[in-house]
Amino acid sequence: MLSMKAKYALKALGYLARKPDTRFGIERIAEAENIPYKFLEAILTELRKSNVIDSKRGAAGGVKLARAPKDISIGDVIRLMDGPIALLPCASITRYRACDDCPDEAACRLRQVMIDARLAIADVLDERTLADLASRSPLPSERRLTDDDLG
Amino acid sequence: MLSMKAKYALKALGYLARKPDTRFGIERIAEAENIPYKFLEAILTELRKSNVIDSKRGAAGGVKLARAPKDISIGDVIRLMDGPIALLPCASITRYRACDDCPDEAACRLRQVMIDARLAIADVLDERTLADLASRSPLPSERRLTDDDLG
DNA sequence: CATAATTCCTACTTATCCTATAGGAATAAA
DNA sequence: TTTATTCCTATAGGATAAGTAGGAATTATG
Ligand code: FES
Ligand code: FES
Repeated sequence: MLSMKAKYALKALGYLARKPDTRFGIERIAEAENIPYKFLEAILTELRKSNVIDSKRGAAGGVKLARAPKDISIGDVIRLMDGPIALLPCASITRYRACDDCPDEAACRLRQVMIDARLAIADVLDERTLADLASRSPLPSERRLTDDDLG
Repeated sequence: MLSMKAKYALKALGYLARKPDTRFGIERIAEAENIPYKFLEAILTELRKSNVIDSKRGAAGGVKLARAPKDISIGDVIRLMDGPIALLPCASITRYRACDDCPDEAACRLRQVMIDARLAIADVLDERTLADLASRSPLPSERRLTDDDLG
């Protein structure tokens, strides 16, 4: 399960993705997406430090995406908030760590299963981006490339 | 990430799956798989209560699988130990729960992505079983059906 | 310049979960 | 009766989750 932090981050970024060039105040986002204000503030600070959003202080300040929605993958947001997507450290590609308890990693069958699982889920999460979260209903113009390729 | 509990459970069950009809002492499993003894004991108690293993007390006691290895999926073990596999409660099939903060679930784009992710990962974890964890190296006789189908 | 709006920073809290560990009771085999 | 083993209850320290509070710094605007 994702943490609330990751979920709120995705919802807030999805909100921003609907008007990528407009700056929105945190309070407005919090209200629109039902996110506790102070909590969202902390989350957005983290996203700013990771260069996902760009913020501006003072009156008429606010936040907006630092890049185009389609260039921010859902997988990356989750990794920033919750850490690796893989189910075991030894199955993570972006943040691999050996398992203390497995003497022979190459022979570990559990690892193989978990690598397969991690590939399957990362396939989905790294292909989808904030652009996919932006619209309310799936419009033809918003379909992903792979769909267009078939036509 | 899986908890240590889930990981240990899978390793211990994988150990038992190598000789499904033999009873093994907990201490022996703990040593073989580098799992803290008392922790493993607690884990196995839970697995017994869920009818995954069958145990026997006293001298020459021990534990063994309650069913054939191929009838215990990895996904089920993870669900027992760590809860739902889905990344959001609203995307879980086995343990669905509505999201408090989303006013309109049907219009929620995040949910759609997470349902796709959950399908992708459950596809892997529910198809693989303890039988896949049983052997040290992938022998031809142990290949999964999908592989054989190609031949 | 004064004011209002807004993000930024530091610190704190409260509850829950994770990862175990300890000690002994119950059971069964030899 | 002894020994080996699981079963049960209780505990515990540390980390993480999910916020909350208060004020400092910055900026637009009149
Ligand atoms: S190497 Fe990670 S589970 Fe075996
Ligand atoms: S309904 Fe669950 S995230 Fe929107």
